[in-house]
Amino acid sequence: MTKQSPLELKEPVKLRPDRAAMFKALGEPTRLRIFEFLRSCCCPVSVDDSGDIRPASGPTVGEVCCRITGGERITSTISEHLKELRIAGLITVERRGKNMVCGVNEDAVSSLGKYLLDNSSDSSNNNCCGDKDQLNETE
Amino acid sequence: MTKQSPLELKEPVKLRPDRAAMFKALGEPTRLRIFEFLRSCCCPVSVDDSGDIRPASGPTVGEVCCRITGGERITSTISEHLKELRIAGLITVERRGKNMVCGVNEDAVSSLGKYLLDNSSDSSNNNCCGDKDQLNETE
DNA sequence: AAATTATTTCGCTAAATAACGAAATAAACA
DNA sequence: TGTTTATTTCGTTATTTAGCGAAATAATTT
Repeated sequence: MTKQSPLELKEPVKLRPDRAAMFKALGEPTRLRIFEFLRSCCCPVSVDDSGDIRPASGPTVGEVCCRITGGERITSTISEHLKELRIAGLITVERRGKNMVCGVNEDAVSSLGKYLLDNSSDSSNNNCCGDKDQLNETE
Repeated sequence: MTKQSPLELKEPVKLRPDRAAMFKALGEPTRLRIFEFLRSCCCPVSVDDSGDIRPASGPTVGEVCCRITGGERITSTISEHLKELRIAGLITVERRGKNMVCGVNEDAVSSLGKYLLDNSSDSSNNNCCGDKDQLNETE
């Protein structure tokens, strides 16, 4: 009934994307397949005047659907998976003419990769289970 | 009605853990907190005679609970989160006397990190959407 | 062996979510 | 302008899952 704001089609991408959301986005098999397809595919990246990163060319939503589902039709399921990956900050989806073109946000991906690698076997932060004095967190 | 096998308490850890499961395990805020706590905490690792990796010392399940929930009691929730992290292959949980001691599976974590870093900005695999023959739309 | 301590599994419920088709929206084209 | 093409949003349903308390299991202590 009530129309929703036509001004902003897309929900804002998390500027400080929380890692749980990124991991969660990758934690669903279909989304991971989409992500891997995008990585194998839409590699060239151009940097905008304003410094924004955008894919120079990448698959359209329709092409992603075709690859993932094997069918010809665009499905809302894939669209919604792309949305979750985009909101998490892992991919970009932007209009180019009639189509929406997908790309990988390489910065976000490599930052997530570094997070996993960085303090692997790093004992510096070893404030282990002894000091449980003040645990109250105010989030 | 049928009791389940008392012999093997634990479900087998995926030997070739699928990445979606690993990402999914990290994709829940509480589990990510647990994971980060374990990484900040139980760092020393020893390698077994048989080549198995095991934490030399790490927090017990009770200590993890204490840190994460702030309370004294061990909760089934944390236990189940630990189980999911363990099944995914990201952590180890093994009995030491009366306690279960947790550790990080550094190999799995760094392998996952490398997966994210490796073909970032790698255009070698560029079998892009062109070989689709029948995709109607090109710019 | 019974009691204690530490932890996991079970059963439940409520909330999240994946899949789907239909309707809405957006750009391009006739 | 209305129509077509491309995609997103909406509404629904079925499945999954996080959280919780109670019961079960396991090692230890008495």
